[in-house]
Amino acid sequence: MRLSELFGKTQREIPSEADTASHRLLLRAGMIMQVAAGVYSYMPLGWRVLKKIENIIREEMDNAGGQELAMPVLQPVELWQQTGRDKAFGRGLFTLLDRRERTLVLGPTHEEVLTQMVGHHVQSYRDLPKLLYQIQTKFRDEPRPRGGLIRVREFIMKDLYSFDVDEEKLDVSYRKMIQAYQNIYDRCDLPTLLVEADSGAIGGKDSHEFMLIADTGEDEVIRCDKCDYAANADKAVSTKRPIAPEKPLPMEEVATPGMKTIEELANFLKMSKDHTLKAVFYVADGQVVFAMIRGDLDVNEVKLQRLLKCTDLHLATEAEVSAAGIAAGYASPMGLKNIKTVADDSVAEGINFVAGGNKPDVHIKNVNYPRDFKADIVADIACAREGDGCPKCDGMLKSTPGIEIGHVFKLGTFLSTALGADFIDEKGDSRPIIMGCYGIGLGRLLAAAVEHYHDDKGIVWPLSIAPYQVYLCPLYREDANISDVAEKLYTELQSAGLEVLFDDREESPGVKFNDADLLGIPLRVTVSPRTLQKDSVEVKWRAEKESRLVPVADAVVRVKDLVQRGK
RNA sequence: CGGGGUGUGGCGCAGCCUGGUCAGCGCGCAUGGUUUGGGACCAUGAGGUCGGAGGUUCAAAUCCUCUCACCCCGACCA
Repeated sequence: MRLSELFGKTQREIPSEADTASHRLLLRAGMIMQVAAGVYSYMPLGWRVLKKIENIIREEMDNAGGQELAMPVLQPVELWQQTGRDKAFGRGLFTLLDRRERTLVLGPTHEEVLTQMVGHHVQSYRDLPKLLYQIQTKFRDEPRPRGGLIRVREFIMKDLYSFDVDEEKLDVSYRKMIQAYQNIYDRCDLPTLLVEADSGAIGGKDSHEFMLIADTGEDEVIRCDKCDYAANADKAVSTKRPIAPEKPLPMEEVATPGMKTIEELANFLKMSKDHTLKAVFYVADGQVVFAMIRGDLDVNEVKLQRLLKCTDLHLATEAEVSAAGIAAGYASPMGLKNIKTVADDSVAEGINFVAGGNKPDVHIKNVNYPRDFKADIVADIACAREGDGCPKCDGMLKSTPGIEIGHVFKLGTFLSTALGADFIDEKGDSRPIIMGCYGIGLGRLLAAAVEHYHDDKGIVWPLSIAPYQVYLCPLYREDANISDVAEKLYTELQSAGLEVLFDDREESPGVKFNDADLLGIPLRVTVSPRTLQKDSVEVKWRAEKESRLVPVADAVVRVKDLVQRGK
């Protein structure tokens, strides 16, 4: 491709709405353009990268035994009502009315459509397993799109679904996919961390995410500094700091005027926060829930939601709290009626807590579980934090931001049951098909690659996904000799099967070099009077500082060799 | 949805508080010339009616009301 003919120019000025590196650089390089909040066009260069990523993914899915198919974006809402996931997605679901006033959904994912299809076409255990996938556009009305291509409302995603006869076979499919994903990231030169993840309201046994560690990541990864334990903060468990054993003392009222927060309370009573009892009120699907946790810990809402199996969970408003007859700031687990109570296990294990007195300005000392109160559920509902103990070894947990660039789930039979996707097993019994699903957002992967591979000059594409492999850069093209050599090289490099971006513009060296750096094409070949004096061209990797001179006569062979070896 | 911010030629911005030759600057773009190994220089030129609607006023980019869009923080986000 001749740069003079390429659609899309580089920009010097930084678009003001972009704050992450990938967003900024992709805009400046003329690879993407925003159309609406969380909606982007890909321009030719960006689209080439996306196609390369797509091809890598397709090859790995095919290698793993996946069969590609295509499903519609437009889906009847009834299908979603059948599985109840119209509610689970809530307002995140893009819907529209057709001319007959029937509601249609712009597919945010395709389990429903595919499960229905598989239900129609799979009858016997002999028809299983199946790994089916598509690479297609999804729509999710995110509350807040952000970070350029990182979180968008319309995006291209590879989604594969596995259909198996039992849990063991699901494990096989699951492992196969994890391996395929690892191959994909390897080929894209992206180091990823496989972390345990929450599988959300859908349930299912296991779920893992592939994380790219990056400062701009919006997810939090908790990992052990000694062993390989790693989990999304939503899911992470930790060993909570134990409390020194004491004798349980009798309860005692204390006046605590105006002390409403844990911080104030602990300071006022001159005790550490781990001897206070934090009470947090939530509303779960309309029901007020009383959550208790040791004062030094925080409630992990994802864990709580999972535990309560509710689709909506939010902090109770003041109105909701007082409507339930509770004194905010002085709430007590004692004497609560008709309110579901959940206690973190730290509460059951702790001792002599200070808890609310259930009336203003009063707390109660030496509250002990289960002597003085009971909870409906005792479970781990705490946020794991940096500095906590590893649940698997004696190491310490660290926290780091990451970008989720792949997510795999064991779904189980939730959807196949709802949609009647059954098969007949060896004994002639009808059973629901066991499902898994596996997603990668292509645009997010592209953006993540830029987040990982860039410097202050621009993008540094890994060779495997670069829009072009070679940037052919003649300086002083008006010199006939230069342009002859460059034109010849352009033709020959292409004939040799290389992807060449030919900077045939009449621009100054500075402009050309800066654009080359911004666009991030891996190998730059410069032709100038200086190099031709030595019958050579200059060859330089974008990622390296040093360049080398290569005789013009050998240039094509040498460049091809470099590209093939990737070095 | 709560909080904050921004909308002025393709891009980045100034002007707004203190209405009145304020529609201006830089980049980019076009033409000509001189240059050119890390975003050159000179000259000339095209291009905006100031997000939209309504209002106040003799007069509105500037003040008021409403509205839309976009960005950031949070909530949210299989």
